[in-house]
Amino acid sequence: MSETTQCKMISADQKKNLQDRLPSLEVLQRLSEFFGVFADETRLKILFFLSQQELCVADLATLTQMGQSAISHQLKVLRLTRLVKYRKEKTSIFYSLDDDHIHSVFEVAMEHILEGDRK
Amino acid sequence: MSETTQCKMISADQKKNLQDRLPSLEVLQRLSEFFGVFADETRLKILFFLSQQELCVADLATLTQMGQSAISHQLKVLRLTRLVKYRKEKTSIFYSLDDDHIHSVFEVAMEHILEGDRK
DNA sequence: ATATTATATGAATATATACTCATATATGGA
DNA sequence: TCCATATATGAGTATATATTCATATAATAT
Repeated sequence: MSETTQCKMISADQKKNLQDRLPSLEVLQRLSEFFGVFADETRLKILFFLSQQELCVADLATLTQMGQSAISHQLKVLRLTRLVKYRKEKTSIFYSLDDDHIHSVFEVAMEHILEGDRK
Repeated sequence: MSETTQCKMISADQKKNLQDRLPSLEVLQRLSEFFGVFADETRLKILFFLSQQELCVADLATLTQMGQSAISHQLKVLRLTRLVKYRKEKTSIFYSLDDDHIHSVFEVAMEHILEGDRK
């Protein structure tokens, strides 16, 4: 981590200023964790289907063409990050989205993807 | 992947309808790839500093307190995903943001984090 | 040409994570 | 109570990825 190359393009003042404005490590950690949840195709599929309607685990497994266990594991991730909520009915558990911002998240991501195509 | 539990809460029609509306696998792949780029604290730091001003590799290494090689590797990821651009000046290479949507991406992510705190 | 500086890159390693398999838990029905 | 169904979970495995180390490349200056 100690380097042979030195910081010379910016001054010590600028350096301190930039580092002071950097979001706290806790915020950075939670941001990367949040984005990490969306960085998986299976979870994206689950989130898409739940954005259309409430669904039980077995139906999500069928729709995504994945095993029940895999879906359960991923739903746990989504629960822990407060992106989905659930309710029990008989022996089934119905999941639904628990965050209004998910749509906005997808929108800005799609904008980037579409911009890439134009270039 | 073949399961003992069956899809019974939704009809075959509903199932087909939902699966037809699912974004293409290519789009899902690019979305997860895009989010994956933000799912790393080092890259988040780099993106934050570059959102403040253009910077060379050595300065980014100093600011992030990471090795030069680590920063170069991460800059490659950011280049390949078209999030940063660069220009050469003498022996240095100056990086800067190459996407207007990055700010929006952070904003919606912060909204989620702040919502989590309220609960 | 040679040395110096800045950056990039390949290999190796350590860690994280997604899936599968087997099994546990929970709920409702016979 | 015993069984069936739906879901959750722990262990194991395979794969991806972030960092480090050593070295290569590129540009400039002497």
